[in-house]
Amino acid sequence: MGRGKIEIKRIENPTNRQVTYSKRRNGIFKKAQELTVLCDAKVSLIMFSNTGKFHEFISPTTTTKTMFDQYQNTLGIDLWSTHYERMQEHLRKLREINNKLRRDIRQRMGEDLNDASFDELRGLEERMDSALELVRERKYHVLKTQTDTRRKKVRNLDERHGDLLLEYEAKCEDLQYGLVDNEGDYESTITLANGASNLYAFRLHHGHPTANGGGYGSQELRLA
Amino acid sequence: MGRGKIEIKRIENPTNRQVTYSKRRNGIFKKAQELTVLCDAKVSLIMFSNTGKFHEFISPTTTTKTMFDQYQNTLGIDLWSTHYERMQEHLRKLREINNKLRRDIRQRMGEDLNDASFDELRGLEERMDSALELVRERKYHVLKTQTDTRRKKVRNLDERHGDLLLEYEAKCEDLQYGLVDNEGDYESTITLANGASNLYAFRLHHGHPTANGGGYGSQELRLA
DNA sequence: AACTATTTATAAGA
DNA sequence: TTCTTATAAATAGTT
Repeated sequence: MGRGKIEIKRIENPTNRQVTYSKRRNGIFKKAQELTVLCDAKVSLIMFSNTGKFHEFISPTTTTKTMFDQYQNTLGIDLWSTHYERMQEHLRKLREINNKLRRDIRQRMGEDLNDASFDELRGLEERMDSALELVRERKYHVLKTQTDTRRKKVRNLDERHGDLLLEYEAKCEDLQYGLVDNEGDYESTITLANGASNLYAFRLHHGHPTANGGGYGSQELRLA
Repeated sequence: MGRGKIEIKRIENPTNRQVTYSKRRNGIFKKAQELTVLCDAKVSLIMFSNTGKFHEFISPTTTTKTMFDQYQNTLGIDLWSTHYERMQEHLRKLREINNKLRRDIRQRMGEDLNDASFDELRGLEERMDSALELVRERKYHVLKTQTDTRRKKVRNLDERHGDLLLEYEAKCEDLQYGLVDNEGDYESTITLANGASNLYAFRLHHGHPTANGGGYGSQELRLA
């Protein structure tokens, strides 16, 4: 149907082929549309050109998915069965493992023991006993580690506080007797002096004032 | 294209509709075939008539499944995603539960405790301890039940044997002195006599012969 | 299912 | 691409 009859074989000229594809594609889509309306049919038409371009027609009364579900029902096959079956099998196995794990846990919780024989119970008891021992060991280990760590931390803090206190007391005495050999700037001197008086306030608050007026001995610091 | 132009609307006459469906369906299939060859395209054409009859055309260079996979790739969608996603979600949850159960079990086996805090360990120890107590109780219960059952069985057997023995001994004595008041048939008398002698053989083998010749006292039967 | 008058699709050209 | 148009193909109504 055209200016000349054509043989039905691959059109070698790419442009020509593309034009023909476009025209005939529209033709088929129109026919599909007409069939849908005239005969109340459902049509799914999916096409890919040789250049990979995609076009589809689907009857307005249905969807592509519906058509495909019907297609599979009709042929009595499931194109995705392999996929599905694998998933189903996976699910089944997971459930099974799950149930075994649950039963194991329940037994280890002292439940679900009615079906267990004496020997099974004895084995379970043994296993739980040695496991309990492991947990206890671990607990004591953690406890010991924690205690050691805290002890060290406290000791370190204690020492650092002691050192700082001695240092500041030394500076305070120097300041009091005007003997400070300050090579820094004014700001830092102020800061140092403030730091010292802050420390003094702290001591007054927490410690015990000494009898010896402005002079501080290198006595031990006791935290409240 | 016909004797008269037709309006594109549903054909109400069912016969007419069916005929038109048949003719036009062939027309579309032919067009699809030609397009496939002329333009080197891939075509999937699925149709259901309003009576539910199924027909399909698929380009020989491909398969319906391939077409559908490509269709889904092209649209970047997965028509079965709902289905799949539900399964995937299910799988994911099962795996998660599974892992939690495994971890729980491992901890109850005394493994995998490195990340557990002291409090967690203490809780775990407590739970394991009380569970172990339950297992022990159950074990002792089973043991006691078994023992009781066996003891009862033995006692029953013992008693039944003693009764049987006494009974048979009485019959034997009656037979020996011709005092049996046998109202049954000959066979049963023979059987009784044989039974008695069998029992006697058994007693000779397992028990202790008495001094008193053919007469048996009502002494206790002791099993070997 | 076959026929055929007519409509429709489209090949080639613009 | 799209339009045009001569001609091939499809098909509606009929047999």
